[in-house]
Amino acid sequence: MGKELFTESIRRHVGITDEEIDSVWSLGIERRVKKGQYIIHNGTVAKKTCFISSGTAVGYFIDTKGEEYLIQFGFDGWWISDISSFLKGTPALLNVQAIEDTLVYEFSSEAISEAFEKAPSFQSYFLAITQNAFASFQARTLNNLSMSAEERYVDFCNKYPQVSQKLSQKWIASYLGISPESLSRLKSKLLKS
Amino acid sequence: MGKELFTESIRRHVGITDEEIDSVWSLGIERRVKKGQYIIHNGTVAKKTCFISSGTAVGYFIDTKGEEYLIQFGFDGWWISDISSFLKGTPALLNVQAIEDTLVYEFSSEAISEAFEKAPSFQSYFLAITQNAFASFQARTLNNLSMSAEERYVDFCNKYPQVSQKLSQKWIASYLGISPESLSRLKSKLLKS
DNA sequence: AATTTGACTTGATCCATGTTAAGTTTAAAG
DNA sequence: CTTTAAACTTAACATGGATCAAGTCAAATT
Repeated sequence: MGKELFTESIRRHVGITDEEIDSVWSLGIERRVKKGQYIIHNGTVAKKTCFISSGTAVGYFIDTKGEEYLIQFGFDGWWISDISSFLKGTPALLNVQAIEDTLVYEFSSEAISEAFEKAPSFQSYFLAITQNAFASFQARTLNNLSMSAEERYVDFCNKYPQVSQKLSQKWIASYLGISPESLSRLKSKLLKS
Repeated sequence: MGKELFTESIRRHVGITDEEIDSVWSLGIERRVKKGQYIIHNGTVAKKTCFISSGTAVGYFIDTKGEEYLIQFGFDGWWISDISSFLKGTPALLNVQAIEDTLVYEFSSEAISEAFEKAPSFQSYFLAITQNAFASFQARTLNNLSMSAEERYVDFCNKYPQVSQKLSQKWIASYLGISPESLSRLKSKLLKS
């Protein structure tokens, strides 16, 4: 069950009663997603935002040349969606895909609104995690502007030490904005020095 | 007075009564900032988030070499701060500076909390604008990863047509992640074609 | 065990953008 | 009005990282 993790994630940010947790939790729909399956498909409207109970998912963009760009990833206890699509009802730019067997709890925008009404502190929680997500994208933008590929890689490894195990080098390179070949060279250079 | 703009900005996202607007508005502190003055200084804690009533401000990072990187900018009706610092109470990474005479309304975190209590729909508004800010940083990350400098510049001009007048080329180049010289070259190339 | 497939490495070459530096235009300040 | 400084342009040269192409290695499939 993912409810403990869900509760813990909320209580890390706000005070909330067990009853409120129950009423919010009951609005989510459990879905088991096999490795390789899509959670959100680009071009369709993202009708759900997902709480990841276990597993790993990536959210990436594909350009006209078929090149893939990793925008976000998520593990146990993170939320994942295409937020622009979810909020505005526009077609998703991102594919969100499980890269291992993953258990998610899906919340529609109606479910989220209802949760906000039933448990106002859930809205405070939602604001807090959105602010965190905003801050981390801002930090990523800052890194992209001010750091070399090597510095970004070192920073990435420090920030997400567990990630190197779960994500392939292709995805990490894509997240950093470099080619897999460059990442490979860069790693061997770092090992030598 | 900036109250009309403030009201309009909120009502674009949520329903709110005049009384609620009044109670929120009264929590803000008016401050006139002259061109060149700082709104937030890097290294100090950002104690305020600011609603810009008129004028223009930039938020930028300075690296160890003294190089400046434009992270965000704001005009009439936008909010600006160093969000990470404001939320976590850590020293600000950004300088926020007026680049023309600017009128802002400052809200401390206590003021924001009080506003959320007095006017719950103000919290919904705050969530909505934070989600928008998140989405636009995500889009910027996507552009940085997938587009050439020239494509990013064209996209920037389309997205913020009024900006080229207000921001110097140095700031625009910095925002796009290229040198001012490259932007100059790129512009003359675009004019020819 | 043999084969296919995907992930990673390594080398050669190329190009977009950075860097340095000089010159020009514009705007601010005395 | 003059001076100074900042913003912008242009050119020559340097370089980080991309691209193209082979090759290695390990895991999955038959």
